[in-house]
Amino acid sequence: MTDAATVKRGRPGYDRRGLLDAAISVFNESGYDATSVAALAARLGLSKAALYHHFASKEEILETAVGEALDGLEGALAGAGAGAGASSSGDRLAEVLQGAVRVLVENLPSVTLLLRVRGNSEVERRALQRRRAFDQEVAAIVQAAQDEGAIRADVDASIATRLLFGMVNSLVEWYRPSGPEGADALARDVLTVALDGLRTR
Amino acid sequence: MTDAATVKRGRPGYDRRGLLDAAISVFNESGYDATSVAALAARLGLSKAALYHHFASKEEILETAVGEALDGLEGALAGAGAGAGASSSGDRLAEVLQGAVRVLVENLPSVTLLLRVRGNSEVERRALQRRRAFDQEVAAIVQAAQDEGAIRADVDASIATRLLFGMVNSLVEWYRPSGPEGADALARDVLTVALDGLRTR
DNA sequence: GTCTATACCGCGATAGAC
DNA sequence: GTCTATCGCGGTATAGAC
Repeated sequence: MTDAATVKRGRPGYDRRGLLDAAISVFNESGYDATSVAALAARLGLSKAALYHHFASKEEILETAVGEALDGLEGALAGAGAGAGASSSGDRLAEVLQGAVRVLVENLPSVTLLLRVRGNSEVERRALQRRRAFDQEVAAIVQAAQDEGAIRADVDASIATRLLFGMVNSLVEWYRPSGPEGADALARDVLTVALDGLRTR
Repeated sequence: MTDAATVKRGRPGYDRRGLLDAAISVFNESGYDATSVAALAARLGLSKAALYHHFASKEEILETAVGEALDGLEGALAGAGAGAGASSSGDRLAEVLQGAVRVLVENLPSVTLLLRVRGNSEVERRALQRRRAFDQEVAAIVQAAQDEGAIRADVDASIATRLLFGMVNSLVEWYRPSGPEGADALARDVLTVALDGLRTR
């Protein structure tokens, strides 16, 4: 109900957005399960009750965060190949990889949280299901790229997809936007290693 | 104190080894933090008190498990290039990657647990430190392989190392020894993608 | 070596004042 | 919108019988 002009009205303090970002950070530092609501509130400088004023439950925070991350990844998939008309599957795959790296860098906290979800609750299982659907769509693109001859056929398409996204997803373990490597250079490195390999020729 | 001949003496029930393996499985299913000792005991079919007869604490179970995993990985690193005399760094890197895949497949449960540790306790922080030391040794090999000209130099050595092990480590998220792909074929696929890339030429 | 029973604590969540 | 106080539960770990 609040539009973009209605910001920071009333007393200082967290709004839902700021609270969410802060909570995601804390969850990523210590793990969602290991972070108690009391510890979260203490880190945010308010009481548990104040937190519960903004979110109905600890799990609602998780659900909101991983939902954002999934929206971003699915958007990258939908956007790949949409601009250049009828592009090849090989080109689409490169665009998906590049888009995934971009989304991951731009939404590093929420994607990190998403990738650590293991299915311990209904909310987590729904998130895993969306991830699986995403993976399957990418695997179909890899398969099509193999059929085109753009991608080597001596590695199974679903294994290749998993190795590719294993590499991409591992970025959350170490990449920090504040570091020396920008998002573009990072995406270039990932595409280079994934598509051309590390070996010299 | 018990030698290899002293097995299954006394009444049936778990020994430390069987208990450890079972506990690692449960931790991997639901997450270490989210797994209560009561749930663990129930899954194992004994009481909490009986569990505490074998291990002093929940954390001692974790410490034992991740210690095994680290021993394996460090062994693979020490073994790479040790057999064939003075091998090149490029060959050593391939051996390390292959050895890491082998250790990961052979000790999938404990390595999975290790890779999910986030540093929430002294035990976890020590494990992370050993992982970092391992990574640094591998990065040195990658750097040496670059200096030799065996590995492309237009990707930073530490970034290349992280991408490589991001791919290798992601195996724990999906690889199951019972599946169609054997460990050798898996190692070949990883080396193929990492060193030669997915693109056809 | 396993059991039942329990100590003690911190968990997620809520009530109600301000 | 934030607070203090509290509820009921389940957490890790222990005591002591068998």
